Amino acid sequence: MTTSVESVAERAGVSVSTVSRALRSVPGVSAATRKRVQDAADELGYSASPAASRLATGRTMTVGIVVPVLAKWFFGKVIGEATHTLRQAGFDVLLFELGTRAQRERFFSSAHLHGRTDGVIIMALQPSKAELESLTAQGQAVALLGAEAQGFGSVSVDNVSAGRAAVRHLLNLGHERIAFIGIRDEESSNLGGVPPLQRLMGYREALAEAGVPGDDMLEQFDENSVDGGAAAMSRLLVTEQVPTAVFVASDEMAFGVLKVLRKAGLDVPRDFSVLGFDNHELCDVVGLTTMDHEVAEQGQDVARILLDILQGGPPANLSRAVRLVVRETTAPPHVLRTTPTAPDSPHSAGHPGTP
Amino acid sequence: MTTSVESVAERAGVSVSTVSRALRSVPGVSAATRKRVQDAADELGYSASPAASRLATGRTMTVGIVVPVLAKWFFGKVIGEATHTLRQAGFDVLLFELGTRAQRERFFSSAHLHGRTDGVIIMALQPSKAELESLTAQGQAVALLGAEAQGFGSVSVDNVSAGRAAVRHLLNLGHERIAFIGIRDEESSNLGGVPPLQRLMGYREALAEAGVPGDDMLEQFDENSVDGGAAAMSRLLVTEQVPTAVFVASDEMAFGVLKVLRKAGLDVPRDFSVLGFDNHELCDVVGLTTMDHEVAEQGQDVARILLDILQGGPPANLSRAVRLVVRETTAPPHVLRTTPTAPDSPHSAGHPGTP
DNA sequence: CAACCTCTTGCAAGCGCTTGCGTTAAAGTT
DNA sequence: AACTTTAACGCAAGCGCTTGCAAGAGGTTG
Repeated sequence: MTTSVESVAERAGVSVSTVSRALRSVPGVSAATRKRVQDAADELGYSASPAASRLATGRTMTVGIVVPVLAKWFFGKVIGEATHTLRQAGFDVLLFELGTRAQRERFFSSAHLHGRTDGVIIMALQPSKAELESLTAQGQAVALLGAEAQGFGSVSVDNVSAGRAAVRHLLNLGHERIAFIGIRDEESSNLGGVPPLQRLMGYREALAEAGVPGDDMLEQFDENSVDGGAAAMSRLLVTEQVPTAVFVASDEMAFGVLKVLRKAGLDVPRDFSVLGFDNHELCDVVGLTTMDHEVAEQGQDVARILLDILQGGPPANLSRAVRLVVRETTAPPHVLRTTPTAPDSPHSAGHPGTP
Repeated sequence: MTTSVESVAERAGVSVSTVSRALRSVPGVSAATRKRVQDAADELGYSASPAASRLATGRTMTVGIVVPVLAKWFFGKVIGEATHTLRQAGFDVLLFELGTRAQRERFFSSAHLHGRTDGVIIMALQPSKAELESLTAQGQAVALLGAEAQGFGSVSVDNVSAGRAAVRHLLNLGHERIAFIGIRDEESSNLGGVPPLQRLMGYREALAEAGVPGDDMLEQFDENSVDGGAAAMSRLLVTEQVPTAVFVASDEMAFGVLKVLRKAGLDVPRDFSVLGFDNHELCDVVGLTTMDHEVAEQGQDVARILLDILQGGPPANLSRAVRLVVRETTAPPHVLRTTPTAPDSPHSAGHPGTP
């Protein structure tokens, strides 16, 4: 496989420069010669050395995708869609998983991308001003997913109103004691803007608008996983006044919530309503009502935005719609409304389903 | 960021060759000079151009990972583990998703990897002899996951005995009419060896050993997804004699099975037992009994095996253990055994839970 | 003290492609 | 028919690193 331009040139009876131009559809080669070169290349099974052309052109035709974690449906989905779009445009994709704080720091301080990628897609980790500068200093075009930054391409959703909409649905169903389970914002101190935090804002706004008093105990945070959701729900179960519904900032956590409720013997949605976020592939299996935010489309969007920037276009900022997907984990609160006939036992509202 | 070796050389007062050697810890440089060069490089924020060093050395320090699909828990998990191991060894990872037959053909016929990666990990698609040769012709080291091939590194599990073990568990519980739901082997005609097919073999062997007659209607195949599993289960529900248990070749499909059963009003595991395969992250949420096969470890294994090969070692072949994880979707068949007191209505065994 | 090592460093020739510029031939103008 | 345009192609200088080889500097040894 040591076929170089020269062998092709020789075989086609032209110079190496003509081969280079012919194979890359650069103007300045007659149709006849081009075909001759193309044929010669095919016969030799030639394909240009990427290292050499990168060195000569400075372009890598590669983009990096950076995610906090791979083994989650959301990221798998988004990466899949993005890579598909990128590959169609002729780009390869280099993958970076920044799971820990240490990995993240090393990545952003090391100029590792320099000369490896032309651009990079940063998913779901809110890069700081300094981190973004580090990227542009490395000559990277950058597009953000689930974050926004002045002068950078991005695609995201309006999490505040999405959160408000979600909670309004629960309010409309008649719930009054509504909890929130969110994603603990690990170590990041970037104020204003973490999506999960924005969802919390929406939650608070909706409650305030409805005149429902807030309660710190009803806001629980944990890591974004099944176990995290389960842990948070467990904490809610031991509050003085157990809520009748919860808005969970991610479906995975909501799955954990359902698990705990099931183990606690509570019936969903009779005793307790659960509303998730993401429209995870498996929502349908457990019947989870959730907020869909066009995950697949976001993946394509962010890839296209980056491609535009790489072609010299301005950095676009897209916002995707969020909509409620009703399934079977939400319903009007049971104890307060639908048992007016039975004599009310005191505090029964607090422990709706306990036998 | 146009700092080249030369600027570092100048600043450190040495030649470029010394810089090159010093920065890569190549012997032949005194400790003092090495430090001086290192400092100069740090001050300049220098990092070598990968394109140039690839061109000069021929090594890319990059490996490719090829998967049929990204948006599945299994692949996300395995890729995550593998990339982690690879990155620690200083390798970047290039991602390739070969979802369609067309993509696959293009990939294996185009020598696209040549000069881009030093080696490649092929996951879960059984590469043909020709496809493997195409890779080695491109100078790639290759390691397989979920497949085996003479002369290539690989990690897999004994799917035949795993399948047999799974079915034996159902037999031991007292089931006699046990179905199998497998992954449809799309278009691949590689005989001997697709893991899902091997699981079918195990299923048949277990039945045969137990003297239970086989039944073609009890073997259903569909695409590896929730919907695929649901469709297959739906087909089982309309057979003349509905089984009392099913062994499903993937957890995702099993989720679909559970969904259908739930919608059909059947109680799991009272009316129907379900046994999956993978130990998917979300098994715990729905209580799915399944076969665990150390997915995370497989990811690390395959990466390590590839790294060994890249260092000149022989291609290793690992096999991971499979074990039963009992949760709540398996139990002794209900209708046949546990209701001896009630008068048997004819054929009740066929439609265990129908109201 | 001369011959001989060993260690450190520099020189320069690549690695395989791209591209500005010059050259030549063909085509178009007056 | 002489001259200007235009298109097609080749030359050669990089792109930024690596590495075999030669050279110089001390240090040993006989």
